[in-house]
Amino acid sequence: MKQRKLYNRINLLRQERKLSRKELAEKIGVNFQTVGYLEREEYNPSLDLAFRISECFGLPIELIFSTKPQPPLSEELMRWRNKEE
Amino acid sequence: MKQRKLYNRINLLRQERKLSRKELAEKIGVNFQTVGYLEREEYNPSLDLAFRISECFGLPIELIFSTKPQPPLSEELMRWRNKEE
DNA sequence: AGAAAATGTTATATATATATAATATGAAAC
DNA sequence: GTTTCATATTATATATATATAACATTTTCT
Repeated sequence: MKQRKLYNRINLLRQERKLSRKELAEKIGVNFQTVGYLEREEYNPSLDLAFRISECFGLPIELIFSTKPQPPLSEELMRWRNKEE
Repeated sequence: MKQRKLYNRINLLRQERKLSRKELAEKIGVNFQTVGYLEREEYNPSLDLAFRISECFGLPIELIFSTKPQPPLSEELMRWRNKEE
């Protein structure tokens, strides 16, 4: 199966939480270079790794990863605020 | 990284929708034997494949896959019904 | 009963993710 | 200025997911 390229917000979320790649890597149990590969979207994580990242940030997988390029979180927030008028 | 074993409801969801493995396999673009491996939980899907399955069933990844053994869907339903008393 | 379809299972080859090492660059600290 | 830390990047080895084939077993249909 040809894997589609997936997009993610790992870099953004990591910075929000003021973590270095090394620190994040330790929390999710991978090599710190692997975090680099993921942030640069050079390859996709396994589902297990996606779950670890999701657990680490306390956010659902769909908020972190997506099949389409991700809009800025601020935009997404505004969409929700407008929804409940 | 040692991958954790993940659990899923693919078999249940596929049967609800009355699909054969072959039919489901075609919809998500993998070999039909791969569906077998996934249903038997012999290995985890890639994140991309998890997204395809999620899209195919119209359900979030977290409802289909989990890091802990999955309770019957009926139980999960009752938990939600009780929540809104 | 027999044919056809679905499933279970094993084996092997290929594709992709992950670990590790090595090196380069840039920023911050002092 | 040089030391330290974070990041970027490349290369290679290993682990894991996926494709494919082959065959056995079960279920369904007639």
